[in-house]
Amino acid sequence: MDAAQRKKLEETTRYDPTEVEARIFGEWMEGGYFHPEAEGTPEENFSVAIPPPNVTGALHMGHALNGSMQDALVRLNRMRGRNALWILGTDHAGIATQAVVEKELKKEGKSRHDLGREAFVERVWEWKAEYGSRIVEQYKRLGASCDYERERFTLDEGYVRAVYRVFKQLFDKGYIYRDNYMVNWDPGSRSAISDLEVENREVEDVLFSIDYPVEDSDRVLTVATVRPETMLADTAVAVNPDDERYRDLVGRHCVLPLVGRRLPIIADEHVDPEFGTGALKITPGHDVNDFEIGRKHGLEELGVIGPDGRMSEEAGEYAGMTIAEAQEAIVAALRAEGRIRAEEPYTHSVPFSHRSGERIEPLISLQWFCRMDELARPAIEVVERDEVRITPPQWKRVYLDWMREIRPWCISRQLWWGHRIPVWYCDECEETIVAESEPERCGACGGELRQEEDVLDTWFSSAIWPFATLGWPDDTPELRAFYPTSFLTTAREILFLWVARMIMTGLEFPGAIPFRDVYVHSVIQARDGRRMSKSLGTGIDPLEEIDVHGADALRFGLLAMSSTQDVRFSDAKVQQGRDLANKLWNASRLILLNAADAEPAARPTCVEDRWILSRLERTVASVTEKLETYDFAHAVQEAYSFFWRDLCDWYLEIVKPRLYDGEEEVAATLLYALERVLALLHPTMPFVTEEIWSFHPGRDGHLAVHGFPVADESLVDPDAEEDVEGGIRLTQRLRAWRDLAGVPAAATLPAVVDGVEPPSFVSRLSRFDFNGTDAAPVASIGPVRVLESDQLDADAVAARLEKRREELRAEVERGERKLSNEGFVAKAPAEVVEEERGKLERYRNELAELS
RNA sequence: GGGCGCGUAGCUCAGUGGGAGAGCGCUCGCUUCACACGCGAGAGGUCGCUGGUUCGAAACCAGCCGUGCCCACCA
Repeated sequence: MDAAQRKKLEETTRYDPTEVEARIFGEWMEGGYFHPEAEGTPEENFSVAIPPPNVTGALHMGHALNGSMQDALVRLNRMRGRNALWILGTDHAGIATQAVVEKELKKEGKSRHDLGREAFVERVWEWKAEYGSRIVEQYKRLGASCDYERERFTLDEGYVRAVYRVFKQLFDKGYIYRDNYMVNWDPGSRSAISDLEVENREVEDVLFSIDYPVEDSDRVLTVATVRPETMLADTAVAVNPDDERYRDLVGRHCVLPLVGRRLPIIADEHVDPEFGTGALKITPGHDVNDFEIGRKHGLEELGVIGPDGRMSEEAGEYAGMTIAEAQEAIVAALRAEGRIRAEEPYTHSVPFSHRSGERIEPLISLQWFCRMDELARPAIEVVERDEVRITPPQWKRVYLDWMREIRPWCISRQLWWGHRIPVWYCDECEETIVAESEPERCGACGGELRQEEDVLDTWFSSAIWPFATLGWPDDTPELRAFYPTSFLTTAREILFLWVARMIMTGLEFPGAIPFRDVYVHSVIQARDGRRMSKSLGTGIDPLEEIDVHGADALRFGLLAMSSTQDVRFSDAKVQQGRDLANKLWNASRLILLNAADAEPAARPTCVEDRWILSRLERTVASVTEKLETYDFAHAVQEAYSFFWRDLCDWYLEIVKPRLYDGEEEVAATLLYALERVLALLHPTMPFVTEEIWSFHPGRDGHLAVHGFPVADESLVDPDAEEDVEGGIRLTQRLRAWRDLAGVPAAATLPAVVDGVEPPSFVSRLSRFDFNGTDAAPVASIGPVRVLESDQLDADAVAARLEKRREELRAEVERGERKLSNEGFVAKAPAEVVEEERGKLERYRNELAELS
């Protein structure tokens, strides 16, 4: 340590993360520590793929939590000397990014159609070049040790090649097909979306009962619907085949009011006779159930709602109206004809687009689908056999349940930004060509080709993230060294959307699981228990937390509050992290400024040295084990408690005199302990530990690549622990006694020891002079007899004594009650009974002494 | 409709069969030469309710009440 460093340590009494973090991060980058060589095997190495954030995204609390966990494990393994790769990159996020740029255009009074596809896509690339690295920079603020040199993007050249290879192979296997089918149509983005991008919300609608007259009869069938506007596209009325009321009507026809179309009356089990009147209007073009019933019965599929979410030309006089307007107009017309039998409020769940927030219109359209059953089968098996381990275990079942019921995936999107589907059509001979790169001309007739307009679902490309980022389909060194990756942390909301699909594509393409462990972390909610969300305004900005408290504080706080169940964001935990960083800094100042000349080594010379070393090694073992099993909350809290309580509150206070005296052994031991504590905490609090390490005499490079401590069992010493912890308890009792007896804080009280001599620190830390006078004892605390002196207030002492007697009587009573229970003595394990007996005897003795 | 959680100190949460814990907050006392983002000492809980299993239950079982999330095509 040079003079400038010493001066800085002496003068800086408060740790300031802001200056430190930027500087330290630069040093790590300069050291190239985050960019491992692609050498060795995946078993020897350690690799993690970041859940790729959207290019449009800003770091939110979920990223910060996930990042804190991933970074902890990546850093731990890097310190262990493994090639540790944390793959970083961003997702092109089709709908979100297109929406951002469209919004920009709108401000200029333009739409994407004014620009045309090519110019628009060009414009999005420009946007990406300008703003796309924002989230990457924000990950750096967090201290994430990603490989920034290997940054990938789901639309970069090599990645597109991988996507096209996957598409082609799935097509060739017959999994990918094109079909006119009912999809979730999102009028907001004017695109189909997948089932997983739909969220159901409770909505209050009106349930209308409408009379449909039966042809050649004076009877009516009353159908119930919340969407009367879709009646224009009705092509049947269905009843349950077992419903006696309508059995005679099956095979006859109704007449659709307003329209006059003849609707066959059909029988289908799907109809619930209990609901409404038991008659169901069938609209195969605009309802998922009706669509299936329609296909089963070969019904005509009509559409009256267009892709813009308004009534289409087919709706005749209602064309162009919004759904709400059409509903109003149609209900009015029906009412005029006396067809409305009833209207009642009705609460039910309705699909909404997770992307645009708009109500989903089920529409029939020509889309690309991927059959999932064959892909799912091996992905189910690897999880069943725990080749991919899902933690906590209840999510394994959730995964399996979903996978066993998996349905075809609608993979086409009517967008411009994304992977344009690699299919070309020949207008001349109607040939369809699927290829990994654009063919020149039609292979059959030599005609001009036209590429499919649709792009792929964004998740189609994220599904291959773990291997596409490593260079697949080429056989790259990265792929050989780092695939399969070691583990994945994820929020449960993308377990199906992303995790399941990675497992399926991993097995199908590189032919191996993409990761061995999946850890499903909890969700951090807003302070009031609501979801953190931008639209609710409940988000808490991690960057603000970093600005105010430092990245280490946020990381510690998030890990400490994380758990297997959802938790509310806790400012107190972040503050605890900030306080810990400050405490680390100050305890280190004490040690470094007084011990800097020593050589770090465990050199115990007395029982308290053996005690702290024993505690240290136990903590190393325990914290390591907890990190390895993803128990981050307990890992950080245990490290905190050891450092603060054992090391600072007790050991440093105990050894101060020796340290100030310049004793070499204690200096060496302290440097040894400090080194191990810094290394132990580095994966979770990288900045402050790295900063302190730069002052440590044992430093031989950055802490980021320093060895991670391995617990030294030979230093574990239960006897020393018992002795010192006994001394600590005695100290606490003596202090409490003083406090309650009203003794001034600074006063030293005369006392003598009667019995086993306590560890030598007890006297100093409790401010009792054990070489007492010959005055009379006024109280007993363990082996300590407090002697009469001017500083004692007799009444307070008497009161204190009485209080202790009360406590003891209660204890004795409790013990006697327990031991007089025959069942307890007969059936409880012998050591439990023995322990009770021992306690009872001790309490009785102490009570006898005080009486 | 099915599934999974949760209900413990004023607040946020640990604790899965042998005497109720942490952080924050609160009270009292400390300008003790690392740190007031600190030090010391305290107060504060019939562990949602009711039954059951057990010598012993916050923990295990059943029911109830409250609360959250996921999945699901009943208009």
